[in-house]
Amino acid sequence: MAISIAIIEDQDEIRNMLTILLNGSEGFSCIASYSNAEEAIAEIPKIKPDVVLVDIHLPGQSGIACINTLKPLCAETQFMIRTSLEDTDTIFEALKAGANGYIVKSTSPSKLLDAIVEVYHGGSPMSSQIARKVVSSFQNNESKKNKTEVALLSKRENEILQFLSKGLRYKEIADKLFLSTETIRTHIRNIYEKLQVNSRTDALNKVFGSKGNP
Amino acid sequence: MAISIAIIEDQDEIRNMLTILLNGSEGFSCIASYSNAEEAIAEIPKIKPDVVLVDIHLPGQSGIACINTLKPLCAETQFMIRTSLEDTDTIFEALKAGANGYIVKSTSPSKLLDAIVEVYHGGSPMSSQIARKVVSSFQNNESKKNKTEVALLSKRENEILQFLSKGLRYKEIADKLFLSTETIRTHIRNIYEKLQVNSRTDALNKVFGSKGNP
DNA sequence: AAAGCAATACCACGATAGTAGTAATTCAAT
DNA sequence: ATTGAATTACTACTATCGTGGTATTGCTTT
Repeated sequence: MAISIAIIEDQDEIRNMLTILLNGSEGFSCIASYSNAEEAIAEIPKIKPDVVLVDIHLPGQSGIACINTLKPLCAETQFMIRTSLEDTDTIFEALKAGANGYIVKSTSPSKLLDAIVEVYHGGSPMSSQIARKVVSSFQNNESKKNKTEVALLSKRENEILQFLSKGLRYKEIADKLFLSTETIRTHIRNIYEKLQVNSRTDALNKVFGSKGNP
Repeated sequence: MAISIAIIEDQDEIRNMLTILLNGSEGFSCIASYSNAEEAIAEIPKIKPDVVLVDIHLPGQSGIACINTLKPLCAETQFMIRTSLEDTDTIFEALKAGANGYIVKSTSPSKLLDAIVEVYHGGSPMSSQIARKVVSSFQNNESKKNKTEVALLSKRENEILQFLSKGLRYKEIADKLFLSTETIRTHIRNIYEKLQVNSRTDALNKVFGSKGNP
């Protein structure tokens, strides 16, 4: 089966060129094309193409906003951003919004087809520069276990902090660790003192980054 | 200035080959090589090479553990994993640990040099398959604002939830919103009911993902 | 017009959490 | 050998939270 593709692109010429390219290539089938995000949002959830090529700059709603809306509606569909230059921040935003990969517009037709196959098969084609941005962002999230703070705490204290983060009550923590509730109290008092806070939520926000507020 | 490189690789032959390749190529300089992680951990922080090539499978400590220790000590240094096959999970772990890119061992010398230049210049060379894993993981972190749950809550309730996540007391929230503490109480009771929880921490863990526990 | 929800507000009770002071034991470091 | 931190544990008091019941107002939706 050919890979079914939809195009969102405001410039008529380019849209037509892409359509012709795709339909003229074996294994590819362009099943729809739209000149704006609104139209695409209305139609794409019904036809669920395998891959959608999205121009990042669209007249009304941007390509990013468009993906943001569409991706939750068609989880199976792969969205590939088309961008003019290597605008890392914009591409990064698009990936956050749910895009699965991107290509620069100047990419040769054969490489474009390659990239479509790649996203279709579960890859995320991107330059190593963008990759670095993504990796860094994700490394930050992983290691936001504020090492300075955590280092202050003893083994036991860290252990208890873990349970605190799960929302357990003192009694429950005590039972898990076969300790007296009063001991847990003492540990938590010490934890709070070391972290310079005075509530569970403050402690968690201090050690693991804030949740709701970046 | 040539890019200074250190190698961590347990097989003598390969280590020597790499050293020769690097020193024989213009713009590259292999300034150190180690056959195990422990030795590398002791020395690399002192010499701070531009790039370190790390074999993922090492006799004692693994390459991943090694990067985990070293990366915080030399933030400027770029770590590049060398792996035999496209073992996505392992590579993924390595990236979490702080690696900046990877290459498969079968890569041709010229491409290896290219990749080194790429990491050195702030890229993260990786296949599109790995890129996808990284992107997905990071998309999860971004959108873990459990939309199903949040949608249940009214505007006011979400607002209050934000303050809850900051660790404010009922009284403090009330003051911020110019409402009675009792009103906050009521809202929070409703929030808890909608989320099917019965404590602040549980509510936060439900809506924003759990922090300390993946 | 009635039903329903969102938003506001109060009272009262019991549970949980946070604060303060104190102390014994153990283990590591000086 | 002594100091110091970690771990354990207790008592007592206060503050904050969680829960239940109830009520008014205003806006939608039927």
